[in-house]
Amino acid sequence: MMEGMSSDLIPRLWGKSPPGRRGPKPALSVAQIVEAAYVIADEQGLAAVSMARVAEALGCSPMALYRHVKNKDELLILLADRLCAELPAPSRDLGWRDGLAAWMRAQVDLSLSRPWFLDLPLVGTLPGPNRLAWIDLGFYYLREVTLPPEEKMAILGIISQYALGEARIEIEAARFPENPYARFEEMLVTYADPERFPNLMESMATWRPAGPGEESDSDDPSAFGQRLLMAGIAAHIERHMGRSTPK
Amino acid sequence: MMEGMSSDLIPRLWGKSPPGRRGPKPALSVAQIVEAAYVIADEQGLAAVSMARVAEALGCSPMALYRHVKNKDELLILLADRLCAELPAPSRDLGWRDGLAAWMRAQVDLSLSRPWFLDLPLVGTLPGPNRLAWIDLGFYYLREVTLPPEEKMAILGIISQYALGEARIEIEAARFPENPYARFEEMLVTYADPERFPNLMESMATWRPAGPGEESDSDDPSAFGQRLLMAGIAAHIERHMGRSTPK
DNA sequence: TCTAATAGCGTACGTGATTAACAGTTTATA
DNA sequence: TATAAACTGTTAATCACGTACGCTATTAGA
Repeated sequence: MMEGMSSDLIPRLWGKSPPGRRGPKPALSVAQIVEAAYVIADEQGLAAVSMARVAEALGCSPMALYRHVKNKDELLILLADRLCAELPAPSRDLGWRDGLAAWMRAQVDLSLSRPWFLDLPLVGTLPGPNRLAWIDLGFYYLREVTLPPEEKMAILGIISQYALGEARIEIEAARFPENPYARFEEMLVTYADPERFPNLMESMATWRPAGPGEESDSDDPSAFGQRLLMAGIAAHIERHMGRSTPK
Repeated sequence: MMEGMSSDLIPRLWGKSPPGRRGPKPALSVAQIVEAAYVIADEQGLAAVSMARVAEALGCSPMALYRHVKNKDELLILLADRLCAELPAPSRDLGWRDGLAAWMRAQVDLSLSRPWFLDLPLVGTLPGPNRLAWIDLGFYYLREVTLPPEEKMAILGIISQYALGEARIEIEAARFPENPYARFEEMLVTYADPERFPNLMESMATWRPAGPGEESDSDDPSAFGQRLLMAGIAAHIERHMGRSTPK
């Protein structure tokens, strides 16, 4: 009866459960539960992850899960960290710039292959071991950069945040194989009063859609945003390091 | 019977509903429904927004709502756009840099004052009139910047994305008035095997928490990330414009 | 006047999360 | 060794929610 106040989420995240002395041996474990939830989410989406279905997959009653997990929200947090274990580590033979770019891209790719990642409560949560390992990799790429750790952390946070947004955009873009701007512009001309959005309209008026054979000036919107971000980071780093960074 | 395929979401977003000729006069309107949902969300959080409660607030039966809104998801989309109407327009007497900074900050502030904004399906959705007006304001600040509209749009998208992330971080930070790194570091030393996160650990080891009276080098993490982002944007803009931008 | 389209309602079903009481199992301790 | 405490899983029940279906009343055009 010494527990009670908050939750034992953090120990559970780290797989450390106080080895209960008495009682029957658990037939279930947190890891099994999370794994079952992971499989369901992967096959049928996050909406299909219900306590009942996870229990069914494990061959136990729904309520059994509550012996190992406080509630569904906590299960989702554990699931989020479990998912971070799937992040493929890029090559370590990269400078901080290429390294971080690859680090970011891996997060985008994970979100693309498992779109339910984006629906998970990622932020506002202490990272678990898997996400922490991923952060550690980010620190690896920044190892020769002399910045205080909280600034490094902030940089990694911004990159991750950007990666999530980028993934959302790419998913949406994939749902409309035609030029996404076409749908946007169509809506504009159909419904929007030009006088209500003068600045937007004027800018759009000067817009020339890229012809079929030609590449747009800003080739890939993904690369565009990424360059933008990296340029800002690079400027900050170089300003603080005083000299150019090694390759 | 000529409708059917997808949904009439877009007309509803713009308040254009085909003025039905026959039948009784509607006692409800989409705007009323959205407004009721808005009030509920504001007072009791997004989780309290259920069809039943919205109907109760309007004094009608839950099923009546379905005559005006396809389902709850669509109601949330409409709600998201309704919320964008609350964005306070910053001063127009700002150059693109300060203007965009204020434009970003307003989004952060809105998210802080109405945290349920962050739980709404914002992205992956066509913007409605209110969000579009907000985007139009962004284009206003960029009016003297010569970039193709899709690049301007990408820049605004990145800024918005960053604002959401920033708001999430600030909300989380507010929940733990002590230094957020304290909690983080405590978890690290308690549970994390140092050999598993060598890069993180080493960087942390050199970390000196800011003393009580002194300001950290990177004063405000919010300002830090914002400077980072703006620097990247500025670099891109100045590179493309060939000369410095007017004040 | 008649008719077809429309607005709102009542009922009912399926699903999901979670509480409460309970029964079986193992281990620490008396 | 016996007993009690702690622990695991189950069964039953509750409550809230989204929404499909069918009905009735209303109104404008034919």
